[in-house]
Amino acid sequence: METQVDFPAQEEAILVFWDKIDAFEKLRTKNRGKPKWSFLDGPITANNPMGVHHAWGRTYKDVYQRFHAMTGHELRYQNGFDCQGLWVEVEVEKELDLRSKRDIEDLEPGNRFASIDRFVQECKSRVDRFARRQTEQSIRLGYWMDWDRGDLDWAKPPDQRKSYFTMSEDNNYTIWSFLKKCHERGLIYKAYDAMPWCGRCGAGISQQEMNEGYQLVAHRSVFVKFPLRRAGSVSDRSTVLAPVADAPGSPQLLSGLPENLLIWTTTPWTLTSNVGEAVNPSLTYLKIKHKDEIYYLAKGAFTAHRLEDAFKRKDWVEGVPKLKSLEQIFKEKGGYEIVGELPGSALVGWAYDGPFDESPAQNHPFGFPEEIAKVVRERGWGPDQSAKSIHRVVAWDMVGETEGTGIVHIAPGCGKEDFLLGKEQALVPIAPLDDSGVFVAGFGELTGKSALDASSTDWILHNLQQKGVLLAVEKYPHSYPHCWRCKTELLFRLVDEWFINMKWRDEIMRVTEQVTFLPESINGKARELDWLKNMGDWMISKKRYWGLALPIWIDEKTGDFEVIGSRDELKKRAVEGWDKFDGHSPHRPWIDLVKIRNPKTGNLMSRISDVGNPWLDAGIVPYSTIKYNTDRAYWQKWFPADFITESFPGQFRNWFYAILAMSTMMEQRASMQVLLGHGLVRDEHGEEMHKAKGNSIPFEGGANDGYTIKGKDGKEHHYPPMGADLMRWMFCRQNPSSNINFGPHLAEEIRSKFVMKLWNSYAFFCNYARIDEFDPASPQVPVKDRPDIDRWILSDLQLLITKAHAELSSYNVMAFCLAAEEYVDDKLSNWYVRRNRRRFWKSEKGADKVAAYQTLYTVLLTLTKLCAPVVPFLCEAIHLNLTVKGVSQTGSPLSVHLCEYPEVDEKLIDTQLSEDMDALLRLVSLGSAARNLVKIKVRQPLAELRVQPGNDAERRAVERFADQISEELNIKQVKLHDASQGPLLHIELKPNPKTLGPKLGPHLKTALPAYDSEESSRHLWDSLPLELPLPDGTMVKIEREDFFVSYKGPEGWAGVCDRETQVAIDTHITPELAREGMAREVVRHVQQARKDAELEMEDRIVLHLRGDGKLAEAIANHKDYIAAETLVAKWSEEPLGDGAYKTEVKVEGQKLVVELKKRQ
RNA sequence: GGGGGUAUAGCUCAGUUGGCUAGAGCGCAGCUCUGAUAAAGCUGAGGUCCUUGGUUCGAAUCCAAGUACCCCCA
Repeated sequence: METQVDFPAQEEAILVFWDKIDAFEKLRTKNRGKPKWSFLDGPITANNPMGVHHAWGRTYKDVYQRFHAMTGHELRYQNGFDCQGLWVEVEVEKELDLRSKRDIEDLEPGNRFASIDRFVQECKSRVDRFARRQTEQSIRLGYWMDWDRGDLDWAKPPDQRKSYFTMSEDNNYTIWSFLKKCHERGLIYKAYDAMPWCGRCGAGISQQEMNEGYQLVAHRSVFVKFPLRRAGSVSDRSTVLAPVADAPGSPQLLSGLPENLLIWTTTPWTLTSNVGEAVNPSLTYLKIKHKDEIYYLAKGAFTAHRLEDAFKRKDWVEGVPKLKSLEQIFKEKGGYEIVGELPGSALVGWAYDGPFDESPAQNHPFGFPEEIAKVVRERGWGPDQSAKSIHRVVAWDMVGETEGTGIVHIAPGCGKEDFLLGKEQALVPIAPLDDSGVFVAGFGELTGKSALDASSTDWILHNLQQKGVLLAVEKYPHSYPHCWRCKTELLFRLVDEWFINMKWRDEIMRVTEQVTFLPESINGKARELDWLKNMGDWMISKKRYWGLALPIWIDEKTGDFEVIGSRDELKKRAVEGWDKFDGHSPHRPWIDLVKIRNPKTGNLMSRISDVGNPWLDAGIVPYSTIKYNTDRAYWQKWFPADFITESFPGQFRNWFYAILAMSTMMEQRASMQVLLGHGLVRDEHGEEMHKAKGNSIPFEGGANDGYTIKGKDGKEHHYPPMGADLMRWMFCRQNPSSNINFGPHLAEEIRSKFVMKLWNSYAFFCNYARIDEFDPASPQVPVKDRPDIDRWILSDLQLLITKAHAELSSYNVMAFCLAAEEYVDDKLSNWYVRRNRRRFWKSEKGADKVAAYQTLYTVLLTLTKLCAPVVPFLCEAIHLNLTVKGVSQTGSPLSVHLCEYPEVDEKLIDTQLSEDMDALLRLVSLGSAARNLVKIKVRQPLAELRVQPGNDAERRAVERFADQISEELNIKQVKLHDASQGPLLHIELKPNPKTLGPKLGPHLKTALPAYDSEESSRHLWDSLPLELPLPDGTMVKIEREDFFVSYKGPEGWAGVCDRETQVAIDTHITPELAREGMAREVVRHVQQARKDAELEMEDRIVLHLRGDGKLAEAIANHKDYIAAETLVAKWSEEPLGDGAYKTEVKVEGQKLVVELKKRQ
């Protein structure tokens, strides 16, 4: 058995083996009808190939499924793919080189319907392509699911495949039934609102989505003056003289000087759509004179050190200078004079001139553009006035003075809060942008320009400058929302979108209480509840193409709408288009052909053109995938899921939220009992993995091909593949609550610490079992008759079995992995195998040897079963060899994955034995420390070791395991030291001048009690701390910290101590011991020569050794020992001549010639 | 702006109910062992347990404030 294995190749072979024996189907058959364990797979986005980061969650899914299969449960094994949504559209747009919605709708030139149809088909086929690719990758990971395989499966429609697809008809129609339930409770509504909007995608962005895309960027922000109007009139700018005198609380007017409100904004384009100004009535405002004009602004804002903290903690955009205070700005621009103070309430009602009052948009009654004005008129949101005529100051207690000027510019068509405030204060909205973020007609030269274009801002700044209202421009860094898909900056745009009113959040919170959130340290439940408490209504519409067709049909003439709950219902209601739609999936554009009639008016109703939010797709799967609408008994059986798991960042407001909310609406129950979250996969240095950064690892690279990543030095390094098992173990041993720093060095560490230890122990077993033709089916040596060390490793194995059940059934695979590592590394490999090598080497085949084989065999076989869920390939390979190929037939199942998970045998647990063995390990460690102290190597035998035990376990260990200690440390005799005869070791004290110096000063050498003899130093040590009088009468306190302590054995002994335990070794080397040491060295050289001669382990040899003096004596004295160790069949006094292996080495400085050949 | 979390060796992290000289792995240095041999073991150096204050016989641990970083929300 080789210790070098190509694990990835071995894994590939195992995959073939599984196929050959139909392992997965055998497992399903075996468990059919057993207690069910219901796992619900959160759908993976089928839009790109998997990376190693997907392997974390998918490993968990496989591990817990395999564990529950081995403990006798029936499972569904259904994988899911997330298919619909903007993320797919964006990739398809890239593939087809489409830049905008216009391009999409002109894909088939001049034919919008055919264009949308083709685009949607492209999206579907992209999903199919990557679903298939991810399926192959998952199989390579060892993930056992009921996969679609081969062209036959993939040619089926999504509804008939084995994996579920959120684009399936069933999934979409089940969402319809959810939306219908919402509608029946009156929760579906359409609203105009200023929504975050991506101009590139031409779509609104929901609250959840907006959270994904915040980035720190610098915008040009402006301070602009808004001249106050003369009383009651809408005046020409040149004639402005004074504020409105008749406004309530109006201040005394200064004569003659022009007066201005000073406002600040980071989005200059919104100034075009300004309608009002807001002040906080309870703040104090300053009246400032600057260059013969008057400015109003909040007192606090005037001196505020804006973003000073952010600047200090470098939460800043590079190249952006520190911000100036307003006071500083005024100073730099020519000085100022504070001429008055007034309360904010005094400003309310004042009228002003806006900077773009000349535009048609500002002068249109009820706001702008016409379709908005119409809605405003119909719903009574505002008066029959233009924005320009309304311009006035309103009160708003949200206005602060830590940023800006304390006077907030309000554009109800360009911001969420603005819109709400506008409605409250009857300010008519102006909506300046079309769905690409371009100014519509009515904005003069800006019409046709994009709001995001720097040139638009240039034009606006230039225009403000010319109008003389621009006080200052600065670069302003802030966290600003960007499109989560295409990274374009978002705008706020007044649009109508569809929402689910979430006023039933309390119901969801009650349902959430039923769920166990893991890992505990993340406080998942609290996070989820926090989101549920604070979330807004759920925006479910998106003005796009590829997605759920929202089942909302609207009567455009009256605004009446209906929500259709199923395909059948639609079929019954359809009055037009059904025949054309029939046979298509419920997607655009075909579903749009179906019309129904408004029962109230008789008008035709059309489906709104919007598609749905993709979290609806993923949120319904606890219903759609287990046949809620088609086979309720099946659903009853599998609902709710026992377990779900996903990466937690983001999911509290996405998938976790969607399944909780939708399940609450459907059944007032949680769709899962336990939810396990895990962190993110980072690179080795903790940085996020990005293709562009060159630090990401493709799945195939990690599994099979090897991969290249950029190191800290900026250079590319190539690394060998890890294989699936190693990756799986790395993920499983990781604490799920923190991110994993994943990469080659971690892989290497885990490989040598666990995978190779297990493999080498197994290889060791195989090599000897083969030579000895060990038969696992031979009669068992009763465990009680086996040596302590066998019973110990079996006892600890039981503890590991207990741990495995406890941890895996509570979804804590990390704890199991760490325990298994400790068992395999410290106990099995570094102690049991190492200590027992001789039992396997020795030539006679007594009961002791059989016991050793049987013990190691049991341990290895049990370990393969215990670890099989985590590292399925490695365990399969070992199991296969242990049960079938290598040794003999044992009646085990063909695959380790068809075995029962090991059950603990309480009879084998011996806790005192474990304690004693732990003590033994400690004592051996101290013994070698003592050797190390005097630099006598282990090869040199010594006469005696004495131990003064620190506890009962150590005492027992010495009594019980003296032979082990003796052998391990190569010391002839091990004895207990009786502490009542005085301590084994002498204490040796040295003063610490660093602490004693300051205390004793010049008396350092004279003031201390004696500590030169063994007794005196012991006495001093025991009396510390003590008060010591100095010659001048002052008292000083001497403590143990004032001395350096070392321990010394009696003359000719070397000792060390640890806590209460002391050991000492006799360092005297007699000539006889020296010869024995030399003999041992000779053995080592002969072994090396055997290996260099490429002999087999069991080959017997003819040996000739030649050396002088003491070396010759040593060889002669220990001839039998050397012969036994190196399998000498025949000694040769003469050189062996041609055909022998010859080498010359040095032993203790003396020349030794070694010649050997295989005995024929 | 609000809420939650974290801070321990060069790096990644343990540290139970407050209790003896604060630990592990990696890395580094030295030594060793070796028919499991591209494996393995031992030893060592390395610590202001973030800071300050409090509770206590005793604080890495509990409390308060501060600082820094992370996460969630606005």
